[in-house]
Amino acid sequence: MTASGNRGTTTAAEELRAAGLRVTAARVAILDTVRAGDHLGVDAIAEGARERVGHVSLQAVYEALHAMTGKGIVRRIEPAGSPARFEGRVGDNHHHLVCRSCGAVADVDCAVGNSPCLEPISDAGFLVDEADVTFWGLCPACREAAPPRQTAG
Amino acid sequence: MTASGNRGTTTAAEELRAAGLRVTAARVAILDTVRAGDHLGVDAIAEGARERVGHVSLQAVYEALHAMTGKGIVRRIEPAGSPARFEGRVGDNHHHLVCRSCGAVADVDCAVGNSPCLEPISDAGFLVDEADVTFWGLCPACREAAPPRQTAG
DNA sequence: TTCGTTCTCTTGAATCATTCATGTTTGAGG
DNA sequence: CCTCAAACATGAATGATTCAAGAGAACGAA
Repeated sequence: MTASGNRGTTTAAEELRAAGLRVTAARVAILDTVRAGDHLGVDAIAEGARERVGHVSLQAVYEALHAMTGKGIVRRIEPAGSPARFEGRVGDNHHHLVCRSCGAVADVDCAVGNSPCLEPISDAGFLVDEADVTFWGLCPACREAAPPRQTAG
Repeated sequence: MTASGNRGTTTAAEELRAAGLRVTAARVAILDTVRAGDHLGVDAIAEGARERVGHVSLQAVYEALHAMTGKGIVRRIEPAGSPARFEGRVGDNHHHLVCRSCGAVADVDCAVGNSPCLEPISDAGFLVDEADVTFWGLCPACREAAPPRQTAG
C-alpha cells in the first residue's frame, strides 16, 4: 500500500499522468480525497485536499475537478436542488439513491443487465449517450427520524 | 373552449382551487403558461404570465411554482448544470431527454411497463418514492450542426 | 354585503455555488 | 538548466434562488 491512498488499481499520480494532466501535489490530493470520500461536495474536497497538502484554493479545486471530469477520471453528479458532488467510481454504469431529507447519496448498480436504462423507448431523434438515474427517498437514518406511516393506524 | 387556455380536463382555476390554493390572476396565468409551454424556465414563465395578466413579480412566480410543485399540479425538473424548468404533465411517470448542446428538453414515456425504473436492485435501506431518469445526448438540430462521427472513416 | 383572517404579491436585499480575470508559480520535456 | 504551457492564487462578478417585511386580495363567516 502506498502512502497516497491508492485504493484499487492505480495511484492518483499515475491516473493523472495517464489522462494527460500534470501531476501536482494539489491534484493528487484532490483525486485521493475524491476517491477516499463518498460523493463529496467541492468544499469537502477542498478541505480534504488541504489536510493532505496544506493550502489549496477553492478555484484550483474547481479547475481540477473540471479537468478530471472531462478526462473521465472522476464523475460529477448533481442531484436537483443541491450543489455538485464528485465520486471516483467511473466506467461502470451505476446510479444513485438520494435522501430527500439529509441529502445523503448512495450508489446503486444498474438494475436491468448492462444498459437497460440507456435506451429510452422513443428517443425523439436524440442521439443518446448516457442515462442518468436518480432514486429519491429517505435514507435509513431519516426514515427512522420521521417514519412516514408504514404501520400506523 | 374557455378563455384560459384549458388544455385537457380541468381549467387552471379549478386545479388551483382543488389543490387548496387561492385562485389569483397571477397563478392562473402562471399555470396556464406552464401548461401551454414546453419545459419552461422561471424567467420564461414570468414573461408568459405577464403577457396574460400584466405585471407579475419574479418572486410571485417562484412562490407560485413552489406551491404548485408541492401540491403536485406542476412538476419541476432540473437537469444538471441548468436552472429549473417546469412542466404541466404530472401523474404519469415520464422521463426526459436533454440536449447537451442546446439544453432542449423532450419527454419520453417510461419504457419498462409501469415503474421498472422505480425499483433499484438494491435500495440500501432507502425508502424510494421516485425515480428520476434523464437521458443525455444531442437533439436532432444539434446532431446536424455538429455530426459526431456516425459514418466517418 | 361586510369583515377578518390568512394567503399571496411586491420591492429590495442577501445568499450560495460557480465562473471569470489576471498575474504568478511550477511541472516536464528539450 | 531553460522554456512554456498548464496549473495555481487572489479577488471580483454572475446568476439562480431565497429571505424579509409590509401592502393587497381571496374566501369563508357573520
